[in-house]
Amino acid sequence: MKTYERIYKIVKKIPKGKVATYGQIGQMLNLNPRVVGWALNRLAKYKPNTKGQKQDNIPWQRVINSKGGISTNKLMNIPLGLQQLLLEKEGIVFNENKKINLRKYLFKH
DNA sequence: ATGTTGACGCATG
DNA sequence: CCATGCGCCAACA
Repeated sequence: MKTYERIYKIVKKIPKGKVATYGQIGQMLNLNPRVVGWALNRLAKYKPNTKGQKQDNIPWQRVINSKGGISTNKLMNIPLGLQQLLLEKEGIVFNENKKINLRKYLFKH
């Protein structure tokens, strides 16, 4: 099983209304956080997907950085503000600095 | 086989 | 608070 598949598997377990950080997921799988970011980036980049593996229904928006902020806003792939919008639709509240309260929303496994 | 690329995180100034 | 710097490592080309 590819590493990115193991990452997707964990991401799918994050409940609606909760989030996980790249570092947190990395810790669960004993991977560098960058690899987690790489795997999610892969979703947007290789959308049609190599090998017909199922990579739909992956709630990528529920993964944020360790400061409680959004890391996708400078990417060409993803529309500006999309991730925050998706999270807000799940009931997550952002403060005036575009950060969320990790104490409140962090997914504990 | 080899070089490059990040949706990171932490330390430091 | 902001800005760099760099270690990290799977996948890709």
